[in-house]
Amino acid sequence: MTDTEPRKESVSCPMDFILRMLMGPWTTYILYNLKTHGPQRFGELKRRVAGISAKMLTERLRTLEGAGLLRRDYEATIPPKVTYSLTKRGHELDGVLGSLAEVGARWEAEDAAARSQRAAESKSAELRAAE
Amino acid sequence: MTDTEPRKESVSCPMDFILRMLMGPWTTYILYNLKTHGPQRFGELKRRVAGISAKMLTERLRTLEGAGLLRRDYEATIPPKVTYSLTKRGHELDGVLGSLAEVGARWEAEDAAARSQRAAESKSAELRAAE
DNA sequence: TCTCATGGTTACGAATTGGTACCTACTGGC
DNA sequence: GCCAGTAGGTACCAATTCGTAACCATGAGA
Repeated sequence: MTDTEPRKESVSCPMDFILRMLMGPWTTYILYNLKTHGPQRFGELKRRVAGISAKMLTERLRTLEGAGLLRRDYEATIPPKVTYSLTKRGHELDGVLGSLAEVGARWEAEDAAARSQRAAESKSAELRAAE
Repeated sequence: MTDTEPRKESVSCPMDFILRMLMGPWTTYILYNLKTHGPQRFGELKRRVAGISAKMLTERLRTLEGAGLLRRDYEATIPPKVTYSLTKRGHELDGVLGSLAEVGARWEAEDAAARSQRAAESKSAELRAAE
């Protein structure tokens, strides 16, 4: 951890780097917002990703910027205006995140169906027991 | 945080749940190994995911099992034999993880190319400076 | 003059995380 | 008898993480 994380590089897993970034607590919300609402300023983003602290947002944005997923445009006006937007690389994730979201949504739907199924079964079991 | 994390559910992001799982420190290695080497026993997996502690492996496996991504087959022989294998749901991630790995590999290659490019440039700059 | 907003940074502190060491119960090999 | 290996569970401890609060400079509006 002291230098550039030599720990796990021996294990061959190319998607690890990329997951290690998406992993961050708020990362997906930030990318999602930038994707759906377009380029945004710091405060705008902070308001939209409800609950995030300025510190975390800054840190996440810096990380994502460092990874080349988004661009930071600083205008030294008074008050300063900082706009964040997805880079080409950031948009390359759209497809992957999209299919990830699709799988997630499918599972959610399946789980909901299974739950209501079980609920119906326990209901009918109650009815049978009540007879 | 007190109950079942009501904090972030208001933000619509269906892929968050799924990322929250892949997120775990060793998760991708485990899935990767199960995918490429097929069903494996605990010790086998532990040996292959070099560096993981038994505690973490157990915890990750339980989480993944709970999420329905893998199956735990326990045979109460002496010594006990526990085999882990990907479920149908686990295999549904193959595609997504595959394209994620692809993007990751592409970026890695691009970065490497950019690095050698820069190295060559600084080399030629040194040569020019040495003249 | 006081306050708000902009886009952060810094210090502190509590909570979570993950590793290490030790424990289970059982058998086979030396 | 002792150790190894099977598949973990548990307690403890250090490190990391993340939120909160305070602070910066600046101008606009009340």
